[in-house]
Amino acid sequence: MTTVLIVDDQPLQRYGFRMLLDSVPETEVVGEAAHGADAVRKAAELRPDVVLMDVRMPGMDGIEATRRIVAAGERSRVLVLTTFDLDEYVHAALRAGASGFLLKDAHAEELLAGIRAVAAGDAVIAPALTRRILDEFTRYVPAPSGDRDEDPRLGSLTDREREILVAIGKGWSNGEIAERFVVTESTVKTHVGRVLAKIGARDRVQAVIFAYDQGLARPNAD
Amino acid sequence: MTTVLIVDDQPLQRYGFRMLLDSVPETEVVGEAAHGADAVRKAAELRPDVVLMDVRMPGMDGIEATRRIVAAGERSRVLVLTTFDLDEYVHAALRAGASGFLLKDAHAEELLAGIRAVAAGDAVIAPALTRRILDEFTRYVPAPSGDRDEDPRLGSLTDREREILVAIGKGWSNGEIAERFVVTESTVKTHVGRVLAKIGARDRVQAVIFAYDQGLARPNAD
DNA sequence: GGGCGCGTGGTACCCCGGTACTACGCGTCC
DNA sequence: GGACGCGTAGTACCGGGGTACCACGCGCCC
Repeated sequence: MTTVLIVDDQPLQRYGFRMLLDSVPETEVVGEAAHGADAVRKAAELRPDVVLMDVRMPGMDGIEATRRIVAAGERSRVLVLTTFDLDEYVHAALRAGASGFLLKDAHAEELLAGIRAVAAGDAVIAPALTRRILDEFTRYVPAPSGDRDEDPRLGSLTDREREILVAIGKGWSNGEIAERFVVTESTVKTHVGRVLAKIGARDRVQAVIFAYDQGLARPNAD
Repeated sequence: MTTVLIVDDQPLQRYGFRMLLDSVPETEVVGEAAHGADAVRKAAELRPDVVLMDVRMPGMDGIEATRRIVAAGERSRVLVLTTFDLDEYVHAALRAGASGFLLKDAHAEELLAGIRAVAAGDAVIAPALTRRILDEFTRYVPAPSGDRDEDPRLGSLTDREREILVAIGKGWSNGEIAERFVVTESTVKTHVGRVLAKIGARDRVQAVIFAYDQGLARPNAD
């Protein structure tokens, strides 16, 4: 039995969802909320398995509510539902920690399957949106380091040199690297020189770019 | 009516798929292939709406076959099916241009819904995999430029300074920037100095990292 | 034992990058 | 007209980064 909290500012919309969910034995609607703040409160109070969250609402919207519910460490999984498949909504919802994103024109079975999946800890994306998500995915997400044919230049680096390259990628100066590695700056310079030569970089700036390229460095990895 | 090409090295598996697809009116199996090379050939010849592609096959595997079918510009959409939800498979398949990735333990309805979605130009991911995909998505994919709460420091940059920052992010030296922008190196230095001051970077290395952070620079963007 | 790779360290040198300051022409806005 | 932002340009200075060497100890392998 999956417990569900319905969040939508339209009473009629809530009624529709409740009818649907009440019509099947596996789900039980434990509450309703008409806006974000109410949703956050009820999620904490009712601890539903799944929160069915509308995006557009007066006051606190569904995205912000999702963010707060997830940030609060609630056990509830949030399934965002909206009429509009705007990229901003999708991005924002996923970033806010939503476990799923479906369109309101989904069929009843799709919605139920979505709730089932989300309750089980999986995630769902409306097929109509999945293509765009995947396009971005393949464009931005680096291939897992292991299987991908990594640049052969990387393989030429010794373990120490690899560490040095990572350090360069963090934006550290030779002095800082020397300090953290507890060696002299001379040593660091020697290593850096060899790294640059091996990867074919002119200066440490290009080394940083190379490091990002190869997934050795990543934003916010400090 | 959706035409389907079944690709799997196991005759019994093909038989199972064929039984299922033949049992519903909306799909028609127009062919079968037992390995990658055969799949590529039959896809070109039969021009099915959807190719149901197994990953593990002797000889050319499903990933490579997918890549070739997509690269050949076939109208067919490829839906990859596998028993194993290994990340490498998922990544590789999506990168190869697959329109979907499902697990073989999917229910009949899921598979049919998947075929339907893929035939319609949408994409599908098995719910069990979607969570991992989304985790990587939110980690790597930058938020669309508009809505993203971008670093306020970025906003303080003038248009020109922004261009300079991007150029720095490409690893260009001051001289190279001057050359491409057709200004003197002095000017470039002035700009770079202001950029560094505004974003609070010590040197251009940290500026590069900042640029990557903000999505102004990306690997392979040369 | 004698190589050899690797990590470490040093010296000397040069140049690019970054800083500080000044300056001017051009728009825009009050 | 004057103030202001912006892009442009210059000079002077200095320090860190990068290069080209050499050097030594250690572990490993033939």
